[in-house]
Amino acid sequence: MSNSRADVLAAARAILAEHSLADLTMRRLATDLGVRPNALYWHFPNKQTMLAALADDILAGVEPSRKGSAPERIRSAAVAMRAALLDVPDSAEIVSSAWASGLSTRSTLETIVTVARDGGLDAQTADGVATAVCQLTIGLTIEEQTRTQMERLGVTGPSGRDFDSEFARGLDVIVAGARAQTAVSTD
Amino acid sequence: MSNSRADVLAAARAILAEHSLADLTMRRLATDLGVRPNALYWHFPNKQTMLAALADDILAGVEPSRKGSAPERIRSAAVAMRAALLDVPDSAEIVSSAWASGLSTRSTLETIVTVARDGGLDAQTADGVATAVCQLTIGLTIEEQTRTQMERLGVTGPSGRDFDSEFARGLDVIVAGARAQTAVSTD
DNA sequence: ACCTGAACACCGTTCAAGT
DNA sequence: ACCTGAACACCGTTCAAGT
Repeated sequence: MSNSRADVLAAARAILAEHSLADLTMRRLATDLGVRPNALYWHFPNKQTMLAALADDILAGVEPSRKGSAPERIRSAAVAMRAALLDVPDSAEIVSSAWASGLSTRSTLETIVTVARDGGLDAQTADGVATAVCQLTIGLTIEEQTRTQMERLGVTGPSGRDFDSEFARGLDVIVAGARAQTAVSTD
Repeated sequence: MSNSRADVLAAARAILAEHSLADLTMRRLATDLGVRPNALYWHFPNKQTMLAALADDILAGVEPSRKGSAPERIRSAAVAMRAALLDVPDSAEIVSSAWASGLSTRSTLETIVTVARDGGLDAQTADGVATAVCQLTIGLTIEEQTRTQMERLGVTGPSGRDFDSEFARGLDVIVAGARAQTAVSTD
């Protein structure tokens, strides 16, 4: 009969899947779980902390690939991060806030740092690659998911933008930069 | 006695400067302007539109530099964008939402596309550079400004992060990528 | 051109108490 | 370990009307 912390996160995902971030209120979440709003505060001290836990949950499956060259592994981590975000509507915005609040991990960032270092990049360049990749992915996916929701609600027509290729082009530049720095350091 | 649209935006900036985005409510804005909350709806159809206008206002001064090599001009546009954001507390988050909503221009993005093309990059690479630069700048500045506010409110101690160098490292990778693509196309 | 009065339908969060 | 009752102090927005 009683709800666990995981139940709360699952109900939050369901609200995002069927509605939107605007509908993800503590009151609505409580109603869907069959409890009063204040019951949620037994699980989380506040909404911000709940959203940070959700952000970690959403990106939990993003792991480094074991095969391919260093640039290919950086690229595949970025693609995996983007896929994880696209899987849950409005999740990019949630991740952005969570990373900013300091209440979530930034484990995907660390994953990419590790991949880049293992590929032979020096520490500073590896940090730069991971930062650029994560911000590109989160930021562009916020734009895409927001458009998707606006179209779903009929408040706007199609944007005419091709987010997949915008992402691919941005990623190409970052990977080219990583490759250039690798070339420099192995010279 | 009566307020213009520009007065509303100026009052919004003042709230950000003295308080935070959380305090930037339509009700507080109205109080500061000496009117009732609903008076603001004469100037803007809703809060989202007001924030989009504010976002454009904040980035209005970011213009391409006329001197230096192509990589230097890309770098200086990125630095100018970051400076404009850092000048207004919590503005990066506002710009992120505004770009996503489609209610603001994305003129800074276009500025960087132009700078990159004029530097000899092909259209696709120029788009990739501009996208990567803008998302890096907005995303990292969201994190920095959020930390600044949390420290200001005493809810957190110092993060120990050096956002200036995180930004510099990310930007270095993107500029190296731009340079690499230039080299390829002029070969 | 710009503002008010009055209202609607919401929010997140707290506190003491219950099982 | 998990939830309720009751309340506090807010939000954005609408509509008709006023000057």
